[in-house]
Amino acid sequence: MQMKIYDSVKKEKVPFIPIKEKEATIYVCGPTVYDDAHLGHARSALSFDLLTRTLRALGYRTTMAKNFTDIDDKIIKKMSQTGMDLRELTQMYIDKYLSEMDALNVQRADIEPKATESLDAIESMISKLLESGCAYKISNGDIYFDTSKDSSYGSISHLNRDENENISRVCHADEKRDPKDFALWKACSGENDVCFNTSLGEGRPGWHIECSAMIEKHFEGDEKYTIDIHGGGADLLFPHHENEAAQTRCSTGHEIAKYWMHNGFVQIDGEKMSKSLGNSFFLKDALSIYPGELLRFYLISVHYRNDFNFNEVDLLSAKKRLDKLYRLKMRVMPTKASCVNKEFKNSLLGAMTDDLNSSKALSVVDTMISESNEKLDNEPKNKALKKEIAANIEFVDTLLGFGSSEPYEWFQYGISNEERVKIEQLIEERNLAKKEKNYSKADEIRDELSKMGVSLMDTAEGTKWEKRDSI
RNA sequence: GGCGCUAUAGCCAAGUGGCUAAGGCAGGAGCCUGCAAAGCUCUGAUCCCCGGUUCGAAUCCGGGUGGCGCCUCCA
Repeated sequence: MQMKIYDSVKKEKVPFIPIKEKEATIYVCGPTVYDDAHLGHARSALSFDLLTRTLRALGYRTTMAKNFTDIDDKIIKKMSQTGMDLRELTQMYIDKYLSEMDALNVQRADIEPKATESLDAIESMISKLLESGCAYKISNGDIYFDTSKDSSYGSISHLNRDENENISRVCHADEKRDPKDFALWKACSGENDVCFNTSLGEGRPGWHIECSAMIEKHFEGDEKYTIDIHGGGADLLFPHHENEAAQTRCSTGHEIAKYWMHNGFVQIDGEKMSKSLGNSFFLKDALSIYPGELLRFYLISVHYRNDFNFNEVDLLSAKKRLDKLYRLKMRVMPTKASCVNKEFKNSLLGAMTDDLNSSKALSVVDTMISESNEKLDNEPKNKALKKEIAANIEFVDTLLGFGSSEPYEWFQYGISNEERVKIEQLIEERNLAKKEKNYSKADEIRDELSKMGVSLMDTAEGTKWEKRDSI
């Protein structure tokens, strides 16, 4: 099956043909670790998690790198606010980020480089740029990239480099030769700065250089490209990725990436979520209310390139949709999986190989669920059928990353042991009443349970209960 | 000011030149059930507006209108 991706630089859907046959190399811009991760970080991580899962399912030996920017103005500001030192602060947010991504079932990147651990590569790339005259040092020791030396500058974002100048909101540093030039290295600016001693002088790297340097450090590529796919949020296209591309081009003579992928934004009630607007929805807060698996399912229900408008109404309807998978899983439960149904596998993979059409993939899952339920209605004791359904659900988990929970835990999320005992006691009482055909008593008990937020289902295998959604 | 994305049923959301426009949620009807729930079946839109290209367009082109984004740190 041919993987197709939308290349956001070419602006079209193209077949994915990797640099090396059967191998795929991906680099995604990760977070700057000065604060908690928000839903936007989750969306990005999920988008590229789907990418690696799909490529692996297709048999590509896939290497995924995602960096942590662990030195930056905002981090330094946070250090002075909290009194924490650099490592303490950044490691805390890295750990939080990773555990929150775990909760979303995002697979860990194979390589997780940090800027502060890549100074060697950064230093050598900046040195090369200085030697070739693509970079210059100003009087205070800052080193800037000279965008005029890169004739291809602008090819990533398609922005005309001169037209916007008058309107640009960028504040121009006095000694910059061109407003578009950007800092590669920031010279030490005083006691409160965090500085590293290198051949470039005391200072710290600019934001853009770390990605280019780390990619060169960890990947080989060929004479034309270093990696196959470079990804990140749509806001990174300019200037971040434009600058990365320029740095790599000028220091190595080849392009940084063969394909570019950018995920859309998460909005809250139709507005961009951003720190300056104060409407950030932190992942930790979402995870304190909703299961990570539900957030994952909800967030991948919209194609990764579209904007995502986060709201609780839609989240609840996503919950109901995911519930159906778990009810099916419950029906086939003690059964061990056999082989995934070939047609189902191909449909699901077909959706995902079409530029990660996860919306379509979810509809394929829905169809599988209702067809399976229908078959089980007709042949409740067909073991081979149950095994195949179990295998199908396992494949959903492999490719899309949900459906691996134990169904009872899923439906009884957030219920304490005490509540559980009480609920099960009441159910027993009700079953007794039912046996005696004392239906008014049975219904009374059911009402009581309903008030506790518990729904009952009488099935051939006994009475099952679920916690009703209260979100 | 420049560049770009987007507009599909009550809601969410695929589709991007051609059989009856996926799927989900909500709603309605039925089967099942002691009654329910769950599950199953049936049930809804001609695709923002105008013009054009075409045998044929939601799908391409032009012009409107609305929403969003990038051009400053941002996933």
